Amino acid sequence: MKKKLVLIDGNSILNRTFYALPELTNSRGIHTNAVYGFVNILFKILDEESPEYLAVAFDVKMPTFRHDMYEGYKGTRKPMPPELQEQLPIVKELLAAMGIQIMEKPGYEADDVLGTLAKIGKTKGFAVSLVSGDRDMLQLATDDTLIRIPKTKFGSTEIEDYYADDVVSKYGVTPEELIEVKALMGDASDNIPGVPGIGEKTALKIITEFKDIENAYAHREEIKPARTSNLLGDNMETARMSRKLAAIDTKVPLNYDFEDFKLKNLLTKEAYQIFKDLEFKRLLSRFDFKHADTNDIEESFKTILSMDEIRAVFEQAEKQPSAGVRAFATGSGLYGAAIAATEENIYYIPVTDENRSFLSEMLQSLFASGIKIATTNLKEQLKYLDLEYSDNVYDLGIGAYLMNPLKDTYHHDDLARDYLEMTVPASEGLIGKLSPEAAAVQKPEEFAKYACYCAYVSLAACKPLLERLEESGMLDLYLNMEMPLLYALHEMEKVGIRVEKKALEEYGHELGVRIEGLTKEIHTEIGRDFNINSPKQLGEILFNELKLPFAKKTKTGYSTSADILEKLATEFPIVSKILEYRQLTKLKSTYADGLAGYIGPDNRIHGTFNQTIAATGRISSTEPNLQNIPIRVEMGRIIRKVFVPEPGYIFVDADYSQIELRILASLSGDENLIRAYKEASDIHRITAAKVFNTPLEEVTNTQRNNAKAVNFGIVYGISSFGLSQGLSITRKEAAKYIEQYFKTYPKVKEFLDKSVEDAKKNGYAVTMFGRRRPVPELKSSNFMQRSFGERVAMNSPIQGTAADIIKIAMLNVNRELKKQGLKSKIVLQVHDELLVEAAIEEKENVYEILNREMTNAARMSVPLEIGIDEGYSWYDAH
DNA sequence: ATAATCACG
DNA sequence: ACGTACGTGATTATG
Repeated sequence: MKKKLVLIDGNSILNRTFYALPELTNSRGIHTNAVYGFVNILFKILDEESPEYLAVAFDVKMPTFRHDMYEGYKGTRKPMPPELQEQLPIVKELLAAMGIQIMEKPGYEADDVLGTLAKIGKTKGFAVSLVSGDRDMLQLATDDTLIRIPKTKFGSTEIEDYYADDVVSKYGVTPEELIEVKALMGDASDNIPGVPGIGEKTALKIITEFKDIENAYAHREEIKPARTSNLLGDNMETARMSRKLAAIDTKVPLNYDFEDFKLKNLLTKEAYQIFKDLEFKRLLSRFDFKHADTNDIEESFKTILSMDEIRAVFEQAEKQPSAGVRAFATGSGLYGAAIAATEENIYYIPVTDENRSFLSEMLQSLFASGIKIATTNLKEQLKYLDLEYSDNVYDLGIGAYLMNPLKDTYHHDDLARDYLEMTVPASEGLIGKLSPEAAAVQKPEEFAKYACYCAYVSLAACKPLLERLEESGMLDLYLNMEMPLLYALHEMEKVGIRVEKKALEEYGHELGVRIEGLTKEIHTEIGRDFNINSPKQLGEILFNELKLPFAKKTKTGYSTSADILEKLATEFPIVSKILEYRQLTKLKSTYADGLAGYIGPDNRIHGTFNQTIAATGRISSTEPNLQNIPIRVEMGRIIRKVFVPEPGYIFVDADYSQIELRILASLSGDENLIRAYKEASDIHRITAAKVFNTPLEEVTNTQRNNAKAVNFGIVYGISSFGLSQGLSITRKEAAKYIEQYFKTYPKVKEFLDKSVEDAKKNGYAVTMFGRRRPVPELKSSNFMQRSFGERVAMNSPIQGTAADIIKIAMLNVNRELKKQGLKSKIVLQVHDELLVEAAIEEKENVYEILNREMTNAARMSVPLEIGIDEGYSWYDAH
């Protein structure tokens, strides 16, 4: 059996995967797609061939990308984009870490080095395979030298294999003859001219018949048609030169010791570190030494059953000396509990009907005992564990969110990866997509393991996470804002909001009748039935059949979005009907029918408030989303009439007045904007007066609206294009408005510029309270992405600070409600609004508390003002 | 699963 | 020259 030698063409594989895979970056903004593709191919080959020897060749000099020469660059080979260039050293570093030999020979391209080595390897008795993305390599195929060409499509990698025979059957010529073919057809990407006018088809025909170009030249009279014959006759010198260029040099002077190609342990700690840095989550599981770790961990998992044992475990947990942190974890219901008393003693307790209440009592007393508890999904667990807020309890998911709010999930495996440099089985791998409830029954062992891993990770990751929060200056935010808020959100979810089910159903019915009418009218007018909900069908009809103007295309067809249809609505009544249809179906499906499904037996909707979703620090709302209930148009707004307080209660609703602009004034320190807020009640009007240089009393509604749009634009991270879109004016006019605005409020511009600059420097934007939001887009070489990053850098401190402030307000309002022993409760938070279900007799207290706590939530150089109202429905209270 | 659309701040 | 406003979530159609 011959020893296997695999030789890889580094540059060509990186090139292929770079263009084949979608853009991919790690959280630091480093592009990683080509590395990822390379590593996948490398592993695939290692898995398939298990070679003993392997080496990777790179070109020493590649054309470099320079902005100033980009346009004028005349070469036919594409310059390497910086997103790829930055990945090159990473791959080399990774290979070095894996102990894989890198070959670079100045003056020679990688394929020459590979060709030479393949030849030498063959004489030394190796079974050689050459891996490249470049089909030119096929000329090196022999009976026992395999050419492997990976194809990356849709994430999976297929490899095409060629021995000499395979080349013949695919192309009809031998590998050597491929050189002759290329001499004739040329190759633009390699700057090989070939014979002008002869392409692949003709070249293959000629070489199949005459074997090589010299022989073809000698018999050129036999070549038909005459045109081709003449082409060859006239360009033989170019063909000869092309042949030289096309042939891979297999005589490069090299003196590598093949023993250096011998593979050792690839999965080293160093390689692991690089993988982790690149955030190649899936690939980390390959590392054996980490598996060994998990085996060790699993040895400390024990299942206990009897009450006595349970009692003993809790006693052990409570008595641990200063080590401090215990952890417990369950799924989203008390189906099983895992407790890590120490890293070596992790207990799983299956929950039965007999021990359920006993167990929750033990857990509650453990939480209340004052020892430190680390866990995840605490808000979920509060649903079945009655816990008061305690500053000894840490939810690690919340902390990890603060460290990087851009992640999708903060599960135990994510925490292990990010704070323990460890790969542990994810819940999907253990219990699949089963709910915890189902898993506890159907896969009890896996569920136990899952729970134990959660407990282990919580215990082990707590300290490193707290340290990282401390280093980042976010510990205070974590301990005193986010952790207490978790309880506040849980309480809101638990309280829920009352909904008049009957009235909601009637509303839905009413909508249904009107939708039916509109559907008929629209279908009659068009002359046939079609699905008005299908943007595809609708677009076809409007812009292809009716030939309406303003057609704008999206990826898949015509855009039928409201802003386009609105331009047509006055001129074409059918469009206006379609818009109305859209509005009503939206209201019916999402709100009338949608909300009805969430009303519980207590006539209340208990939505979920998510604390770890929004990049800026805002809270989000799901199942249902109670933060996007219609208000802007009356037909939708009336849905708020079905949101009502309990008898004996009334809604008191308070919302901040232009909180984001006030934050902008305060953070920027712009005297004019600050003064404007101190003096005037109508900030948009005063801004209009200043920007348009008009006396305050003479400001027109249009001017005020324009100024308002500019104010909005500033908060969103202004751009003249965006503003022009929002105001339907030209970009030039928009730019003028912005310029005037910045002249009026010069420090606002300074502030926005500094926000971008700081975010570029630090890699993240930061709020008044130290909350961070990474902005990796700022590093992108893509204009669009980078611009996006700049807008994000301007917006995040503003939106994020507003989020911080209302969070503080919520905590303080809750604290006061509790302190005064009131029954009134916050039921909703809508970014700048708090809705309180107030006992009627407590109304005055609630007003006072909301007023005081909301306006005093932060020290600012402009006052925080609120609007406050009351009513027996949300409609009336806001 | 993804794109388009539209509801809110 | 590039081609967008910032942050969310639910529904529907469609590949």
